Amino acid sequence: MNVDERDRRLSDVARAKKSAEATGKGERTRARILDAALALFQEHGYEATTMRRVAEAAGVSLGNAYYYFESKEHLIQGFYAKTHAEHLAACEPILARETELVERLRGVLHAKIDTAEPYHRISGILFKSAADPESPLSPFSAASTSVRNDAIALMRRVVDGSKTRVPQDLAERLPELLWLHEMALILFWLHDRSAGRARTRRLVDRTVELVAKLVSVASFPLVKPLRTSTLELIDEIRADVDSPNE
Amino acid sequence: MNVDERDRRLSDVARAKKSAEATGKGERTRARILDAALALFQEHGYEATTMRRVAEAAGVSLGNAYYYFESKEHLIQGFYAKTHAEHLAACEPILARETELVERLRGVLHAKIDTAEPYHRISGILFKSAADPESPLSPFSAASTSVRNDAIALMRRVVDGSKTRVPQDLAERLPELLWLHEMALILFWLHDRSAGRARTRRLVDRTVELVAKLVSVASFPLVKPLRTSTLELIDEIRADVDSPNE
DNA sequence: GTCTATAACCGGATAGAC
DNA sequence: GTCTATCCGGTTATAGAC
Repeated sequence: MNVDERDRRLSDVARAKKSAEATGKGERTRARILDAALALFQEHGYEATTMRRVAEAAGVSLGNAYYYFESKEHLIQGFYAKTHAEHLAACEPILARETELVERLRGVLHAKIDTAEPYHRISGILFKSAADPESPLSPFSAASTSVRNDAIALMRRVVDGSKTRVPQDLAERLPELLWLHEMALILFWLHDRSAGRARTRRLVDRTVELVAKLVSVASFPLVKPLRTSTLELIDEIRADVDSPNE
Repeated sequence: MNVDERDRRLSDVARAKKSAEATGKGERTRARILDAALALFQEHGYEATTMRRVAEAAGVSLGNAYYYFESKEHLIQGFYAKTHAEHLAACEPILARETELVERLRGVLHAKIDTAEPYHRISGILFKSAADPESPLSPFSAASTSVRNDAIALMRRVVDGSKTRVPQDLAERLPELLWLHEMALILFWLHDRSAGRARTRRLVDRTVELVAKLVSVASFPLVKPLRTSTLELIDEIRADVDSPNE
């Protein structure tokens, strides 16, 4: 498979969004397979769902399923788009209502927990590849750039739309930091078996508070050197994500 | 397979350490399989190494390999023990020599990068399961408790053996924090393709410096509330790791 | 009861005909 | 774009040897 073809098949958020109303024949078949897969994953889990079963449920042959999706893992890509879209929708009223940074961030993160709940079971698989630099599914990989940027863009809205005063140099990097914070929370959430994900929610509240305090402390002239080195650190990490081969 | 049997096979660091000088017949066979596997993983990568090939290289049948190792993944457990032992050995002179917290930490982390280098390629697999709560291979899982505790114990030596003054309540939790810091660095290292892992080394230097500054800032009475909530946060996370089912 | 081997099974992935 | 037939490799069942 060449690169163009792979690009066409992967990670196209816009395409995934309108899968329901797709018109072309191929598009429809593709959507049928994806929907069948997501439903089966949710019901029986990822491992227990076989490609043969997915194909059967979608009313296509096994080989045909592989014509549309490079591998079983690639079926998962559909999730990124789906869950992010749902999260985004849930965030709109919060972002419209709240004006303080803390409350905006808190609301957005709790909304994440709410909307991700139905996918808790299979999300482990999603992040399984987080550490694998080879995997196109890793949230840190080049293949996931668009999804990652969408998530960071949401955090930028959280910051930019708030009335809370944030030093400019920090405000620029804050969205990326908050995205990292969100990734860490998701990792915690994956392991969280408490009722209603109470533990993750508590952790969200505490860390959000901490973020707020750190942001306000960062304005003190006394901690200028600390702040500077922190910001340089972020630039370092960003450089790595953007061009991992140097 | 019952639980006892699984325990016998898994995660026994002491057993793995003396595999070289094992006496029993079974032990020797076990060691032969593990050594063959690790060598093949290093040479050809994890995916490309088949269980059939491992068995062949070890001079046993396929079924026999499965008698000793529950699954292909479980062969990886050998790594945790092996790499930690090597890291520990490399740390001894550093811990004997350095007295400042910063230098001790810096040395220990650079030693990690040095000793882990031969395993860079296959380490992705190791951490692939980090996010999977089901996987016994996850460094956060109950099955990895002993390995995790070994790593935290090393960080405790870093802290306790230093002359740097650290407030007591912080000193207690610092080892766990430093272990988390190490995990994050390893995640970065996995994606690092720079020559000599220069980027990870730079990141180590910068973050270590940051840690030092944060520790010293933490002593100021002005940031007492910030420190308190941070420490409570750590207790929260610790509770989750220790008893994930409540 | 400890160890070893052979023969299957199952499911992800691919080749190639239509 | 869709199918059938097949490969390949992780895993398991099971029978026997020490």
